[in-house]
Amino acid sequence: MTNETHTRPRHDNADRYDPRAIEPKWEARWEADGLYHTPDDDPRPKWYALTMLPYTSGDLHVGHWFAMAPSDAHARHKRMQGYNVLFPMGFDAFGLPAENAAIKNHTHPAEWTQKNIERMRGQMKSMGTMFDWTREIATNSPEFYKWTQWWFLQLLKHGLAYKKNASVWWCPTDQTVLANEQVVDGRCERCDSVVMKRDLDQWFFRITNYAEELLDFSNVEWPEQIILMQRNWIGRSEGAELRFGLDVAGVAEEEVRVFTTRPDTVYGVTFFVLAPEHPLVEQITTPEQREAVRGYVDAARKQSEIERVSTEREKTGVFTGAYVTNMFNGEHVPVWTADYVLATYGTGAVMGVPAHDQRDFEFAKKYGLPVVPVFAHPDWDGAELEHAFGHGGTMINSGGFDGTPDADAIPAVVAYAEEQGFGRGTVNYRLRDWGISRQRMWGAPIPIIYCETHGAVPVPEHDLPVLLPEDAEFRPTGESPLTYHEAFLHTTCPIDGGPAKRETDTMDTFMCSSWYQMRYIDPHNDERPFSRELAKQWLPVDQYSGGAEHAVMHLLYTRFFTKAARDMGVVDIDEPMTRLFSQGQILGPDGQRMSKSRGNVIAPDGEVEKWGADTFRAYLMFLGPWDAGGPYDASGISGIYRWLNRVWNVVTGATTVGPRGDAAATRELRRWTHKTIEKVTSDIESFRFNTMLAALMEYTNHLTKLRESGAEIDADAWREATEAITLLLAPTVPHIAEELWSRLGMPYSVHTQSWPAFDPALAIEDAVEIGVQVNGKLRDRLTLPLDAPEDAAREQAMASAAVTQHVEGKELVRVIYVPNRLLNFVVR
RNA sequence: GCCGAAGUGGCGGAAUGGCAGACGCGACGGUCUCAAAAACCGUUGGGCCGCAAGGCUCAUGUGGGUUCGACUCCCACCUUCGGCACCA
Repeated sequence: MTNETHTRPRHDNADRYDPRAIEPKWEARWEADGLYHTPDDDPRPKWYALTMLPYTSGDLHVGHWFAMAPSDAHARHKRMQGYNVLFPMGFDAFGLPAENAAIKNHTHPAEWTQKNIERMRGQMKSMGTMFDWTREIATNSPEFYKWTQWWFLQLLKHGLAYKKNASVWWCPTDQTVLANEQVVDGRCERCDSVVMKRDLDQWFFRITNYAEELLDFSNVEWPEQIILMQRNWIGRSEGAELRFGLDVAGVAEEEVRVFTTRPDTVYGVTFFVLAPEHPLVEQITTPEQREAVRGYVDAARKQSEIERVSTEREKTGVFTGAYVTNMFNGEHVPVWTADYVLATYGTGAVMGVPAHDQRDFEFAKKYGLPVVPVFAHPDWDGAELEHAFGHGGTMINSGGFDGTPDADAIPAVVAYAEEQGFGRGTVNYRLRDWGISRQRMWGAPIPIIYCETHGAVPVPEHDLPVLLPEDAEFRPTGESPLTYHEAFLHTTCPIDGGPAKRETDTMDTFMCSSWYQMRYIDPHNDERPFSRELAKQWLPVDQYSGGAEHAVMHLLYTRFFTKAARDMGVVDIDEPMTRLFSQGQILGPDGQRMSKSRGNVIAPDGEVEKWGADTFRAYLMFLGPWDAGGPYDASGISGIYRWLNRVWNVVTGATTVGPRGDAAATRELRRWTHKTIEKVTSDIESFRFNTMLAALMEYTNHLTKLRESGAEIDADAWREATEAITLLLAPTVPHIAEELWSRLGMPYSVHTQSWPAFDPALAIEDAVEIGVQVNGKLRDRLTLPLDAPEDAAREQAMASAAVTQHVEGKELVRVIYVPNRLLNFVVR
């Protein structure tokens, strides 16, 4: 370095920031070099970063970019921190929309899906993401769904899959099964017919076996609200299962069981309710009541559960004509059926205690059923009840339990019930077993063969995959289209070789997404779903991210799969994903969820073409907190582009530098550099991309002012600044960072560099401005040395007229001093 | 309805018990230009006082409360968003 002051030559400054030139250039270079290929044999510590794979719905829209760009930035940052980062991508390709598109366009869903995959992959590459495309998966490929079928067989082998009868929505006009989404106000969305329920034999997974363990989140660092939602979804309740005697002649059952969280109120039972779907309803209904009950049950089955359990709606029900006996007091109480009782919760029955349950109270009032208080609640004056009383008080009208205080009541009654054989204490969960059968064609076939002799026989593993035919037709018959594909349907029994038929239902697409993260680690393995060694090396996912709409179902199913896999000896982990970030949802400009049917899907292609991928990535990260989302509005994007131009000018432009920069100014510049490194590092680690970018903008603005002041800047400090800003930008805007790095004369690639180190000594401030308040109102500001003592602050504050005019002549009660923040005089 | 979250300038947002409005958009004014666009520079929450410097005051969905001090904590309510088990 010479001692002469010089201006950096302008040879590289003739051209302006041109994303259209530099973005394709670097993407081609990265791809040619395999820069983003993640080796398995890298000695650095591993970091498995994953973002939820997109459904192959068509084009990549703004929401996809909103999910992927920030997670890419985070993964890139981890790479610069020295991790061997695995950041794969794939396609969730089975499901209803592909089938709908196929019906509409008279094509096969595979065709539509493949076209979408090609397009989306290209769009993702143009985003400048560091996805390792050598590990791409598509859940509709036989190489993948072979192993989805394998999972089904393992779950079956370990007693976690079973068949039972369950109902689905059914359109009598279209003769087809409907998804919940296709039922709008009780009608078929396509033909507007009133829908009904149909009962079918379907496959279920015993996720409830894991209910208790799924409530344990001690091995994950997940957001509290997601944990809370999962807890509530699982819905653990302690209580008792009580037996009631069935007083109906000609019915095989002698009793009916009920789950209650309030066994201590059992002496207050004045009626009994069965869910309309409860199998006993049909059996116990007396001939006089039959017509009314049947009509009621049919009507109930046309309603959604959301409508049925609404506490706002007036309760309805019908008397069955039958009675049960309360074993505790020998009383006979009438059995009703009512739609506010769900067959899927508890035992599908409720013991009606109107005095102590508000829903039961409303029901009893409406139908003139007696209300018998069995707790003397402290707020109760002994008059007729006007509403139900919850916990509190002591037991009354309860035989030998009278006088028992509320706190002891439940254990006492449960102990008595167990002693007498009336029931037992138990735990109930709201969580239900997971139904995975779909009467659809575009999914992984369930690998089961039905033989007249041997029943449901699993397809032998060596016969997997059960291939989905490529020429199935779509006929509105209500059964899987596979039923009508003769070559698929007819097969032989794996046990005796006799004629047999295949299961024609396919699997819920949530099965694919329950284990896909395990496949990325060994995506081309055709012997096993993945190798044990690679699983040990890569699992679990260190950082997962995806839409908050998956808080419960997908994220619970994949936890269940992982725990089941552990118990089957397939993996050694308890949880699939250690850390989770739930990003918000980008809505259409109308504030609604983006969907093709609403016509509010924003494709980013035009913006990307105009401003470049870097600008668009940074804009989405700048919009607001990543977990917030909200309606999309492109109006601010020019600000990001202008900022990147300023960065370009600062880094590549002619700047007066020299060896004798002013010492104070040099100190100030280095303070800015290290403060920014600190802020950007902590923000990117905690996914606060919007404030990270704000800090980078402030830093850029400072550098721009400094440079345009024309004063000589210390050459080393300036060099440090331009390199730092380029490195700090690399995760967010990978193309321009690579170009700037190259123009700084640094070795390729910026993305393999180390993250800049933060030096706290250089970042520290000499002086701070604090606020001075009187009685909490701001009256003045003071500039003080860092960590100034209270005495000094008070002395300086009392020299200010703005402060003293509010203090003088009053009694000083208290002084609150928060160093480097504020000083507050409390006067009277 | 139930579960979870959010409400701050004209707009996106910042600040999570300590100086409300960082950063950006937009708007307004200016530089450059024949002109416009682009680019760049400056101003910008409302009201009041002041020629000005500046000062006063109101303001974080609504209503209460806790605190020296509340966007932040507590209670009630309103509105919006996500999920509610076959959309994914």
